[in-house]
Amino acid sequence: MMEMTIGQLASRTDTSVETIRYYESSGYLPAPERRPSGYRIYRRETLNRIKFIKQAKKLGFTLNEISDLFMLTDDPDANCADVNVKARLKITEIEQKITLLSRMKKNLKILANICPDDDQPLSECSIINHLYDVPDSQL
Amino acid sequence: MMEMTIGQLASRTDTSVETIRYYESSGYLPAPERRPSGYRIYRRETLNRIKFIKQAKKLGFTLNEISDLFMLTDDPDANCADVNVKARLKITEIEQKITLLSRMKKNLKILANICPDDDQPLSECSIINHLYDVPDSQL
DNA sequence: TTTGACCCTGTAGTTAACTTCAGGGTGTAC
DNA sequence: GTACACCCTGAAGTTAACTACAGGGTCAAA
Repeated sequence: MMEMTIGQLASRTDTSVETIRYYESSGYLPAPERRPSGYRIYRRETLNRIKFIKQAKKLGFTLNEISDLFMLTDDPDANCADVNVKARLKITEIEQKITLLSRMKKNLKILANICPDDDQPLSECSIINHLYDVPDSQL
Repeated sequence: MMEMTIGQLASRTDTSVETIRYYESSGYLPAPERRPSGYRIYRRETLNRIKFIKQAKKLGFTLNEISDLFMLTDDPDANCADVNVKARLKITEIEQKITLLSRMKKNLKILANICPDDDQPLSECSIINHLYDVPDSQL
């Protein structure tokens, strides 16, 4: 399938037609080509882009931040030094997220291990506060 | 500092007094003790909890999801088997987030390495599409 | 050639997560 | 004892990110 209608794109990315039009009108997706009838035509490129947006949103990035990521490659006036700096900043940010997620995972594992897989009431587990052991460092 | 007013708690967690009251009224924080005057009194426990909420939000969890995490340890009627199952589900979810973040990081590193730290215009870098190389797997 | 699924624009409504405001009480430093 | 920073409640307003119309055009199959 080389070209897609907005409905096909929506079902293949598990979004809605309205959301795709919203992304376009808000500048998060480029305006696509149109058929003579006015119907939008999309290619695989846009499909990948929407999948990326969905994933990044689940990782806590806002649409504006995601758009900044796209601008790294989209803007023909950008220069390489600029892209280099922004990419490295984003890498640092991602590393901090990974650190926090790893810590949450570690704490949840402690919780799951302490709390045996039986019908014992939680009050006898003495695990309160294991979950949110947060050092003073902030993200 | 053993006990804190809401203002002290707000500045130590880098949130606003209004946000803390909002969390309480929406059930994301337990109702604290009060002084005879009606002033709220908080202890370190709440400070940690708010820091955890802030971090988890940056990682893409909603307040409702965060609340589910707290309920793992808060609910005295929960049983261990239940906590065990929920904790393991959350661990899987976190592992998926880490995988996606690692992939984004990898792609950004490719971008930063291909794009040298000089004034070359981006159009000569031929890096378009490196960033959003998204396999078919969904989160 | 008509029918039903799909597309268009524009506008209004919704939800989560705050933020601001109005109107008033508290606490402590001078 | 009075300023002034801080606290209280309740309600209304805001922002991001959708979501749902209304009113109308398109397209492919029967």
